[in-house]
Amino acid sequence: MDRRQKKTRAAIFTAFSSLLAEKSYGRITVQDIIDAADVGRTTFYAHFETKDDLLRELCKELFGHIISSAMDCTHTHGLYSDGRAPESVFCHLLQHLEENDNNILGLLSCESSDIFLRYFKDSLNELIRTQFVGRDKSASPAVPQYFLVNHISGSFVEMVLWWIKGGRKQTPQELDRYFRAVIEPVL
Amino acid sequence: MDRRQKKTRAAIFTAFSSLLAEKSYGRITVQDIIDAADVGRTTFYAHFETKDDLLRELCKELFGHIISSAMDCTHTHGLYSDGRAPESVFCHLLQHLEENDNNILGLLSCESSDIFLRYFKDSLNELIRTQFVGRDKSASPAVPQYFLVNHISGSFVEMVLWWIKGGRKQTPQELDRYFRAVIEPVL
DNA sequence: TTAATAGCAAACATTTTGTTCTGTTTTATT
DNA sequence: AATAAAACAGAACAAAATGTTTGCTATTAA
Repeated sequence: MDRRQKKTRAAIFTAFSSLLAEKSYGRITVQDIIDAADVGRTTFYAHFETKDDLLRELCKELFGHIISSAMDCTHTHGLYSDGRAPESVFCHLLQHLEENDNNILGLLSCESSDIFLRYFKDSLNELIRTQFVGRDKSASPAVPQYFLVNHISGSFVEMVLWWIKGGRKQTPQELDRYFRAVIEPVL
Repeated sequence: MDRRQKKTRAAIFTAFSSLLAEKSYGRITVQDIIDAADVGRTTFYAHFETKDDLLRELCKELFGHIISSAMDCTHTHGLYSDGRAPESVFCHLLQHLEENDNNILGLLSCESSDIFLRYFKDSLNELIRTQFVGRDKSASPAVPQYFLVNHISGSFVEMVLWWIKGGRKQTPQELDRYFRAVIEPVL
């Protein structure tokens, strides 16, 4: 890919993210985006079919990073802390969020956060499902495993949303403690 | 309010709900709505300021019903089954959903379900918070109560979404069992 | 260096929005 | 039953947004 293409693509992503901080997704027009990114109209449509397409691509990029990083984490530490490792994957994820490399927090706290939350949960769901296969087979026979997987990923994203909307008063470690307090008894 | 007003308002709601089953919220135009509802353009704008306004009003109406019904339920039964009452509020809510009086299930399973899910969670959150005040003060000192409230409402809506997307294979009673299995240990 | 590619700007047809107008139908009241 | 008030329909409208096309320039990779 051309250097310019990457640069333009990045410029559009950045402009789009900034706009999401001030307006809802629905109120952002393509004109807003190309003005903010300072690219031509033709260029925008050369990169993305529609505004929705741009949204999808942005999500792919952002959550792709954070989840694959968490994947690596589970390979070395396991899904949960095992006594040796000090923190769970969830703490890792929260810390990653707090660092906010790519303004994920901005997207999750904007007016249209729902959209991103779904993408986030989908990614997370896959992470948890793959890590769960073959684990804890005997535990919690009252609840099917596929229910549990959704419960965990669902609770997590809802917690993150709650955290952000509340102004991020808790540290990732604190949140991790809470989360494990409500999840581990079930496992 | 005029008889006609109610009728027209209902017609618009119905048309809007039907449209949501086939198109995403973003792709539905006001023209679509007034065609489907068979009302004039002027009439639509006399009832609702914008399409977003229509959405808000619809949510208010739908979730208002289901939550106030649940409120009554908690007055007689308590938030959870207490041994005498056979089912929790959550089961009551699920049964209410399954009956699907006002096509809430349709809205929660449509392409734009996120929007409705947020409204649903907000309503639910209030229900749980009001019922929680002064209860279980000694329980779970590891986790603040305001965290718990969000955890419960969040888990619930995520479960409902999972239930619907999976084709509603479980009965409300079954789901209620699962849900209590993952929530009650924490209380 | 040069051919290919990426970009810009302007113009465009089309769609959607929200408003305004005129005239008709329905409702509530007497 | 007559009447005034309201709610409605339909059409026409300006303004805004979308997505495409055209002609031209700048950059890159070879």
